[in-house]
Amino acid sequence: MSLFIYNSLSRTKEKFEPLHPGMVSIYVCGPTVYGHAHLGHAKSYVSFDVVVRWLRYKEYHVKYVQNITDVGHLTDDADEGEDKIAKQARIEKTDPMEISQFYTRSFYEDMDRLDVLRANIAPAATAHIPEQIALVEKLIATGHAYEIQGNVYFSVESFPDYGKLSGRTDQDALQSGVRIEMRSDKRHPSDFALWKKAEEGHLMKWNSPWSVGYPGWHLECSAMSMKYLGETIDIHGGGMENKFPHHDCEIAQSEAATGKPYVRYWMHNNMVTVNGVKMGKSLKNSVNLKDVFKETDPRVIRFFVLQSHYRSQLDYSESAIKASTTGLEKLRETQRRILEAKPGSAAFNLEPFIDRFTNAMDDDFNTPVALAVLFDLSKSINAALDRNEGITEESRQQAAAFFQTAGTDLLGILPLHGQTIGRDTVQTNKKLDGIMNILLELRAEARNNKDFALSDKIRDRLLSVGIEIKDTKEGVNWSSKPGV
RNA sequence: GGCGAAGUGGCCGAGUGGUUAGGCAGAGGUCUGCAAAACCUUGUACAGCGGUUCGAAUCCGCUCUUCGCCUCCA
Repeated sequence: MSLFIYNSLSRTKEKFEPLHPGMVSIYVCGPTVYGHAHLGHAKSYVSFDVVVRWLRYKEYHVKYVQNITDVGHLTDDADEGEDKIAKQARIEKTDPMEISQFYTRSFYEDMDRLDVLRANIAPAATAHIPEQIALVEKLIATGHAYEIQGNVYFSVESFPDYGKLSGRTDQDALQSGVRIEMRSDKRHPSDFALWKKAEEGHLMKWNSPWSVGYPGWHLECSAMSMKYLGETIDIHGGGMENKFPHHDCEIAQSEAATGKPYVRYWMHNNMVTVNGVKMGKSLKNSVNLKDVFKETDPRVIRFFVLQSHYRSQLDYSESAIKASTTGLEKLRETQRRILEAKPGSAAFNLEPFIDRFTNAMDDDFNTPVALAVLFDLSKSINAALDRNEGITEESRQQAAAFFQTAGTDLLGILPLHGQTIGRDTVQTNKKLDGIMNILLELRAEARNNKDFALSDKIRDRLLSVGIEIKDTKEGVNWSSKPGV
C-alpha cells in the first residue's frame, strides 16, 4: 500500500514518492517566538508530528527541519511595520534576544507536553543571516532582485509563476483591490522585500552589501531549507494562512535562484476556530496552551486535534474538549484491560484492524478514521474479554502491541507500554500507592461487612480529590483522573 | 471585488455513486450491593432547487449560508 498525500500545489492527492528513495526531507514553518503557543500551534505541530512519525514507521529516513523565526516578521506592511519581536521587547521592557529566547523555551515546553517530537534541526533565522544574504546576492545576480537605497526587492515580474500556489497569478488584476497606494520605491506593487534597511533605533540589524538592515519576511525559510535539505525538498508544511504570501514568495525566490522545483509536496493544515471564528493572536481570541494544560491533559488535546483531519477546520469549545476527554478515557480503559487481562482460550484476529488503520494513515494521514479503527477494535476487544472464554495470550499480546504502536508510538495519545495507565503522574509516588492500598483494604472490609455507607464514602471522597475506584470482575482498580 | 475551502443526525466529526464511520450526549437492557466501566439494543443524517444516472447525501449546474486568504499569524 502506498502513501498518498494531498498536494496543495496540484490540489489533488498524489502518490508519495520522495526524491531520493528511502529518504524524506521535510520542512515545516515554525513559530514566530514573541508569545506563548496557542491551540493553533498545537494543531499544526501535532499534525506534522504524526506525519513524521508515520513516515518513519514506513521506514523512511526522515530529516525534519522546523525553523524558529526570531526576526523579520513585521506587524504591519513591509514598508511601515514594526518587527513583532522588537515590539514585544518594548512592551516587556527588555531586548529582542531575551524575548525570542524566552518564548522559544516556552514553545518547546508546550510541545514537549504534547509529546511533539523535536525536529532534527531547528534553525533560528538570526543564526542564518549570511545564508540569507547569499541568497539575495544570487537573486540580484540572476536579475530577479534589485536594490534601491539599501532595500532589496524581489521582482515579481521576473518570475511568471508567481502566485501559483495560492492561485493569485494575475498581479496586475490584484492591484485593483488594493486600498491605499503605499509610498514605495518598488518597481511593482507586488514585489516583496528581501532585505530591508534598518531605520533609526532598530535593534536587530546586520551588515550586508546593501545596508545595515535585516532580512525580509520570507527569506529565512528558503535559505535554511536549502541549506539543510537541499534545493528541492520533498515536503513543506505550514498553516493554510501562509499559502499567500509567504509560501508563494518562498517558491518564487527559491526557484528563481536555483532553477529547480523548490518543493515536491506542499502540505497545509487548517485553522483552529473558536465559536466558528479563526483563532489568532491579533484577534485576541487565542487559547493559550499553558492555560489549557491547567485543566486538560495534553494528550486529550492531541486526541482532540487528531479527531479531525489536518485539512479540516477544528472548532474549539469546552464541550468538545470534554467529549474528547471521555472518548480518550475509553481507549485508555481498553488498553488497561488488555494489559491486565488474564489469558483465555479464544483467538482474536487483529489483522483487519491493522489493515484499516494502515489504509487510513496512508490516505493523506486520515487520523479521524485511524482513531475510529481504534474505537472499533476497543469495542471488539472489550466484548471478547467480557465473554467467559476471554482471548488467548498470543492475541492479548498482539492487541497490546497494536495499541502501543498505533496509540502510543504513532498517534501519541496513549501512555507508554508498561506504564500504569492513568496513574502515570503518581506512579513514582510510593507513599501514595501505600495509602491507596490501605484505603482499598479498609473499603474491602467494609464491603464484606455490607457496610456500604462506609465503602461508598471512601469511594466518593477519593473521587472528589480526583481518584476513581472501579470494582471489576478482575478486582478493584483505581486511577487518577486526567485533568484533576 | 479576487483566490480558496466548506455546509452531514442533539453536538463534534470521517467517508462514499447502491453496503454500520467513529466519538460525545440521550433512551432501554445485561452485569454490579450500589456506582463506575464494559457490552447489547436504539436514532437512520447529509443546506435548498434543478440535472445526469437503473440508483446521489456522494457527479454537474444554480441559489443560499459559513469560514479562510488577499496586512503578521500555525
